Amino acid sequence: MALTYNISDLAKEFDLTTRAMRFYEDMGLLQPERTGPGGRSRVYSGRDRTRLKLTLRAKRLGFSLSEAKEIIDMYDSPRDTGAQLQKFLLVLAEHQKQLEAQMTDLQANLDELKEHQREARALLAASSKKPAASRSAAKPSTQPNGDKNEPART
Amino acid sequence: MALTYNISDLAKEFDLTTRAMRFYEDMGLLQPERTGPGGRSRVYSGRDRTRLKLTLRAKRLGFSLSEAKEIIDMYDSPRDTGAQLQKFLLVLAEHQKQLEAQMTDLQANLDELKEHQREARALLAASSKKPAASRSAAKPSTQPNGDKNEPART
DNA sequence: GACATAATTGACGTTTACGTAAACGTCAAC
DNA sequence: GTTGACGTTTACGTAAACGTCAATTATGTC
Repeated sequence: MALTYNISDLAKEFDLTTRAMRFYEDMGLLQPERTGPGGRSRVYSGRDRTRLKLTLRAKRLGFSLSEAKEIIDMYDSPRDTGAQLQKFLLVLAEHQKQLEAQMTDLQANLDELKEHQREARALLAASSKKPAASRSAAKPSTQPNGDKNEPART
Repeated sequence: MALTYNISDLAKEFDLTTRAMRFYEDMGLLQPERTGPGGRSRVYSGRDRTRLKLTLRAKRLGFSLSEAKEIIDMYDSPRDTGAQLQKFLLVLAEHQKQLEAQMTDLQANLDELKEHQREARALLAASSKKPAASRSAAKPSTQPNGDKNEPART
């Protein structure tokens, strides 16, 4: 008796439908045992819960379900020989590169966001000083960033 | 003549098909002008290129195309009144929360990855000292992390 | 001027990740 | 003993994001 859940427990906890959970099962992401008469109802283990959690996190990061499955499967696959460990490390390195690239994208996104924030705050502060002159003088391109990133003209 | 591109220029640069680019246009993400006889061929501006670049970055972060469009549209929409600026800042704050949550997910993912790396390296180092004993003694659960994150038993 | 190359416009096909409806079993409560 | 509330299977539906194919239309080039 090692701490189990039924389908709606997990569905509620992670805010998804039972349909979704059965779908994940069809994909091989979850492997609940069966219980009751005729083994009809599903019983999820702590391992299932962990895999579900990892799956949802991967989804939030933009991975597909099959990508998530690959990764998660490898994470809890047996690795008892040296060769398996070697390969495991290789794949980990790959995945790491992926994640770090994503980190770069995210950081760039956040940086731009903060830049826009600064600009907007500055404009607001300025316009609150002379609230009347909101639409008159030649402010060349109010647009904070119409188009950066253009390659140098050849 | 402000630095333009044709469809295959951009398709090559960003490694996507012309079909994809036309699809993005149908969605309103890109608005190339037309040229040639009958205005058949598309001419993309630097602004289009920038929007495309932002779109693809958003995709890599798991956003849908319509989400990307919303964000990008708001980024280069006019914000010349105080009210518009206020709302802009609100939406920016929302988006910021989103990105920071994602950052948390990403960091968690990277942390776990590095933990697995450490484990695997340690196991490799150990097994390389006595290479013969790779599959024998009772190592109880080689699995480095069968199941963490379980709530405490009640 | 014949032929390859590239672009355009439909239009239908495909994959992913579920939603939704139908039809039935089960168990506790009333 | 029936009425919900929950669970199951089967099966068809759907939105997103293109892929693919066919049928033109220019454009270049030998």
